[in-house]
Amino acid sequence: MQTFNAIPLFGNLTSSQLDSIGAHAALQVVEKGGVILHQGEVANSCFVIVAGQVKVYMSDEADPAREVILKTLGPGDFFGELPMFDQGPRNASVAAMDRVHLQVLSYSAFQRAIEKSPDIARGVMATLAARLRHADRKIGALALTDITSRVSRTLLELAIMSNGRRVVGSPFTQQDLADMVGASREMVNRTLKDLAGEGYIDVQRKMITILNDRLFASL
Amino acid sequence: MQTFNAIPLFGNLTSSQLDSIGAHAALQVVEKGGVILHQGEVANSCFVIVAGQVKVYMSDEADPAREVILKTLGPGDFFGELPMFDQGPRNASVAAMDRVHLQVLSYSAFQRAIEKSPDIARGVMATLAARLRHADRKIGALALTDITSRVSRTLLELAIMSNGRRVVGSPFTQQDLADMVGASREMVNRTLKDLAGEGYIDVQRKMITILNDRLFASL
DNA sequence: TGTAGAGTGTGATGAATTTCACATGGCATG
DNA sequence: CATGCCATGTGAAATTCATCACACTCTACA
Repeated sequence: MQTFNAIPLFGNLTSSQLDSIGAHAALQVVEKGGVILHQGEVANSCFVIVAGQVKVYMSDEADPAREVILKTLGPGDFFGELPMFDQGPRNASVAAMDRVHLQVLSYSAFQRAIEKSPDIARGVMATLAARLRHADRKIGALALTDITSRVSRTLLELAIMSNGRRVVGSPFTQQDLADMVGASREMVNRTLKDLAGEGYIDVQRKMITILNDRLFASL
Repeated sequence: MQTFNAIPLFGNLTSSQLDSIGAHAALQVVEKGGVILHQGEVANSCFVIVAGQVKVYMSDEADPAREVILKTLGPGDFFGELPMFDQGPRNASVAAMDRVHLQVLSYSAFQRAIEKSPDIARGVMATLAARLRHADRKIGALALTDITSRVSRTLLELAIMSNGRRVVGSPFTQQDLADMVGASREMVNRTLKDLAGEGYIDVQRKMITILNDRLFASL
């Protein structure tokens, strides 16, 4: 499965093209936990992540403590662009999961870049398409599969290589996992314990290691 | 809330532009229940709906009888385009909910149209953006809200005006509703009964009428 | 015109998951 | 080095929902 973080909006553009868009963009640093944009706002700019991780999430109107994480994004990724295309308000909120460095890009500059460069336009459409696929797969998983399967797939999505092992660690907590799979933290905890008991993963404090072949084989 | 069916891919294009794309496209008729395209296929064409309703759905690998309907689309709508942008296989299947008339459009022709016309490119991006919003809202609903809320919102989405009343009728069955909200048919049936008991809707055979103000007020 | 099938209505049962209520362990910060 | 706090672990009760097992009602069509 494709890791979502591996879908950069500008991934297939040359660095000079990138410069022509971002060169004059403002830089911004947001501390862990800081909210970068709010659901419902009217928007006129979007963001490129230089460093750090963010979560894109919606919260329950009734109980704002409850939230779903729609996706997490990292360096090279891009967010906040939807209102530029359809003039709607912001659909979700975005917050920093650790310290984040951002480039802020006005819609007008971005629009000009798209109109000037067919490559950029293609890249934008490819990113939107990939995100739509990802969202649809998530809907399918939520509606069709149980928590164990959702947790397993999410671990595979989030895992990065470290010392030759696939690991999911900081800044992702079990509560984050719960918000990603649409379940309670307690249930995620029990699921992780089960998966560990069957030898699929190894659970340490702030560090889950995937025992490669086994978890893959289970899906 | 915006009805998803009201997001035509070519909605903001002139009919002459439309002709320049679709003029040489093949026409196709699919009977109710017929599957138009299959999840997993490699693709080289997409479709514009001339008449009828289709459902875009994913099915459970384990039990193919279980399925989620990701969205339903009607006349003027457009589907099957994602593989053109990111070269992936088809993410979902599409089947006719009643007799459907389609225009078949090759990716090469569509690609040429996008590259020639900035208006078409803008329209495509706006559609992708709107669909991404819709998918994200669905994820939020699945993860955060109970069946009653999901059914209520889906009814409002599907409703069309008929004789001055908002109704949801053919070709949508209670099983379809269940597949849309990620619940069992029985549970949807009980939910509809509850909503009717509280005066929000009126349930008849093959026809649900929304008693406007009340259902809206409940959300 | 009768019969099969599709859509719908409903009770009983059990499984999956949430909620609540804690306990524990590390880590940062005074 | 004490003291919170945050992340994690875990049991028991409560709840929601799926599943199973039917009965019923239309409608198409043989």
